[in-house]
Amino acid sequence: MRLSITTWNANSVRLREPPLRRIVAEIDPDVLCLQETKVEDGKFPHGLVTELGFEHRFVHGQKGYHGVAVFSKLPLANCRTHKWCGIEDSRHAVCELAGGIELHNLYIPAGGDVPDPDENPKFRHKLQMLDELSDWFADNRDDRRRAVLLGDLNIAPLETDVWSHKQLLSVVSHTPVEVERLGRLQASHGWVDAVREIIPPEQKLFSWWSYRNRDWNASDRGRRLDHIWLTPALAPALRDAAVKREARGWEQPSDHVPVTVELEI
DNA sequence: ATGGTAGGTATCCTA
Repeated sequence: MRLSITTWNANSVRLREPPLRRIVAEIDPDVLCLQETKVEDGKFPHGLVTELGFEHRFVHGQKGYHGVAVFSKLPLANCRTHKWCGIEDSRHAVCELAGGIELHNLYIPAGGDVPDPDENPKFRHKLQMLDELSDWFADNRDDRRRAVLLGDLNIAPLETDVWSHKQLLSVVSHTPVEVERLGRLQASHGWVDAVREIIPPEQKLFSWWSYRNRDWNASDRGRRLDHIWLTPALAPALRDAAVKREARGWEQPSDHVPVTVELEI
């Protein structure tokens, strides 16, 4: 069977009814994972999500900041959260999909402005969460595990994942120390970068454009911060991947656009 | 070198 999974940093789910409707109309994913829902669970817009055709869901939010959610047309099992760095942030939801596929929906800290863990606690937190995730996946490595790791990882690892490699080398999201730490996380379970399996690494590819740029499309100062990874046991199921660039120009846009993979399971 | 915009919460923090 065919299974499509989309990840999208919504930047406030309560303000994104128009783009959510368009994601369903134009992408129609079986599973839709959100980050930065920015709403506590008691105020989550469940009515809209039901109307959009997602009967099954798991939300893990908090007031004002962060928040992750999984919507699905297929049953979800064993949904749970993970706490990292000793902080009660809503940054990680885990669910099991049809056929025992494990889905990790992640929102890694942006990391503030100063790329120095000694000076900047937000950057320290970002690196620490990546390290703790790496240790967890290394300690629990299982070559039979069929899993998806996706979300806003807030790091653009490749030179072609940013509009200017040189100009972003000391900008948080593309510094060598973060790229190295993300590489460690990727190696911790042999994660395959599904999107770059389909779209060649030589090609520039972005999933985020700042709100601060006057004309996001013309200046095109983007970064690829949103990722979908597969374990080696699941990677052979990959059939397609796409980044919905035009969604950045829709009505009431998030600063991130949806990223989708198609699997044959 | 700087500031630009958006969102949430409550007058400033985060991205």
